Amino acid sequence: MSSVKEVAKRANVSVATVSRVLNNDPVVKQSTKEKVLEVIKEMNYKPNLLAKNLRKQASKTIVMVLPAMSNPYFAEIARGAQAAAYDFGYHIIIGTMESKRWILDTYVNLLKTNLAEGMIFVSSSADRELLQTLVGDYPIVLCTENYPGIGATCVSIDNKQAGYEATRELLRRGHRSIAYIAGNRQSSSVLGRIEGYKEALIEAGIEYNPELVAGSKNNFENVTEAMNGILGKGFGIDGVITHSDLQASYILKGIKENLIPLEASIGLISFDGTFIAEITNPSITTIVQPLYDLGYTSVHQLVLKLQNDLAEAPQGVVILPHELVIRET
Amino acid sequence: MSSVKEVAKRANVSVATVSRVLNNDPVVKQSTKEKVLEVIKEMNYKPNLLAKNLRKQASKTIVMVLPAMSNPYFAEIARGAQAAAYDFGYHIIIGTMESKRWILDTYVNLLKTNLAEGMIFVSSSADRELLQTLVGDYPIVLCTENYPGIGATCVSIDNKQAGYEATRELLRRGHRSIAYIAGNRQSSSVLGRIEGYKEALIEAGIEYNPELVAGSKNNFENVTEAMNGILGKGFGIDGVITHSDLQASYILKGIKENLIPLEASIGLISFDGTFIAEITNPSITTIVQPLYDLGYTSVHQLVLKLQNDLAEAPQGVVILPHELVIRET
DNA sequence: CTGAAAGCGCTTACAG
DNA sequence: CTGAAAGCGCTTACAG
Repeated sequence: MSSVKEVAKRANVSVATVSRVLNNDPVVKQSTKEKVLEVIKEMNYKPNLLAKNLRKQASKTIVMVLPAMSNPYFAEIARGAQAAAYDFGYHIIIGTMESKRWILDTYVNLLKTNLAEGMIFVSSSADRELLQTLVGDYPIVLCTENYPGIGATCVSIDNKQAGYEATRELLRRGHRSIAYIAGNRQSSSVLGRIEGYKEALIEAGIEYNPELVAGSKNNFENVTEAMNGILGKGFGIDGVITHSDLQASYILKGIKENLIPLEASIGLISFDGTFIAEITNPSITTIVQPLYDLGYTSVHQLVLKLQNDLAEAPQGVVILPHELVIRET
Repeated sequence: MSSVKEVAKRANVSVATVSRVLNNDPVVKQSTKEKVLEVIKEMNYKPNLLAKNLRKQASKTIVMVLPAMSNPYFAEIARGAQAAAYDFGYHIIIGTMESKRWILDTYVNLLKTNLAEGMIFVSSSADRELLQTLVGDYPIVLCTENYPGIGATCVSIDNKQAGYEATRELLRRGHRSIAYIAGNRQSSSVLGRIEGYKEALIEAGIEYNPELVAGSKNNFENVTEAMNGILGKGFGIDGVITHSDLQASYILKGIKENLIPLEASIGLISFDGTFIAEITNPSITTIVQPLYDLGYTSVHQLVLKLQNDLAEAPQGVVILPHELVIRET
């Protein structure tokens, strides 16, 4: 491996000049610049970023933590984030937690050891306590899941409005007894969507019944039990809203395999709008989230924080538009 | 941020001693060690890895490049790779190409600028020319897709055997005219599987007909056209093998929407064994690849290269077992 | 068992 | 417009 030193020697200039050429400093004479660039090319020189990063005290690297990659929902957010990182000149490390807390610590350590400059937590990948210890010291952005009052920027859809629209659609079709398969109960997105669900019901003159709402992990681990738990109460369910496409796909699967006593013709609306809602049979009516944009915008917000003072960085919630897409359920 | 210097001062030792404690050098006296550790804790000191990396000329970082993350196939490989990176003490940067060549160059540059020590290419994320320029200079591992004779380790299943088994299964059921929806034509996995397909046919006394084989992108972009291209030739297709679960799911979708003139009861076997083959209706018979292990083993092989001399590092192909899982198609 | 010193490969005030 | 020199925060022979 060649170094600035060798390039300098070969080009008959100082290392300072080589560095200036490398960094496009307009102060260097055109002819000098050309000579140096020629040598750089000739030696196939690439700067050692390990050195550059130390000297500049910046890694130009950010981290995004996701609960898992198996759900296409997260994959699409990650895709947007990668595009943004590239556009803004940052490296991005995308990590998945796989439900293991120590993995999260690993990624947080990238921040503490100067390997990364900022961090994005997607969905409920971080808990409130962790965030609280981080927000003051490092640039943090939350993606899809807000922790109000914590002082971090959050990028998400308007969950309350989305929950309202999903419920309204089922009501419009004449469904009256609508079950709600939620995700993790405490999360702001779940809370927001249920609020919208409630509002639509009340608007339609239907009493909100908390017994029709059941939690389930965000993935598909116990959807069938959650659904059957509600059905067992005998409320004559004729519509279902789920927190994710994946959950909805497992409800359809459960119905097909006679594990869930419902008709395939049930009114079913899910959240997310991944390709999963397209490939099931029947295909699923879904609230499409702008997943790619959510990832992209999260990175953009983080970069803004990185480039401004932490103090005057943008805060609050950035809301992106969602859309109800009607398919076969 | 505190530094070794400040820790040293506060603990009344030299920076060398602090560094030794940090690196668990057994040579330091127990009492000294304890004192230093106490100060470290007290100051909440974390070493600056930017400095450590430069000094040690090693980033402890590897890169894995995938064609895309939207296919759960790749997500699962990435999951295994992350687990392995953690187990072996490396950071891993997982990048997706999204069909854009310049993204690939970005990741390769991590290698050239010392930010990463080795690289894993999954599927056909790199072409032969690029690999040839890299293999001599950097530790490289290929995952799922081999480039024979290039001198890199490859981790994959036995594609020929898998293609053979898939075909045998359809033949066993009495299907005689089996279409093959392949991926990118040149790739070693496609070639291997088709070889197995051929072999099974010949064994059953059926002539291999290249007209029954059609290419399609690895994802679902033009599955319907590929399938209809074959059907249009009038060979009375009664069985289909696809290169991926995703392709198979789009064939089912095409059948359902009357875009593909086939019965849903067609014999259909795909490759991969992602959850997609489970959530479709009907669920898909599939050759399950050990995706998590493929990712895990690829990282393991790379780490072996990193720890040994490049010269005496393991080479050749590491074969992992696959399994035919029979579902509804 | 410990410390002083050199050095990893860059960048950047400072001086000219 | 260019160069000499300091320094980013570590690690590691070397000497004692």
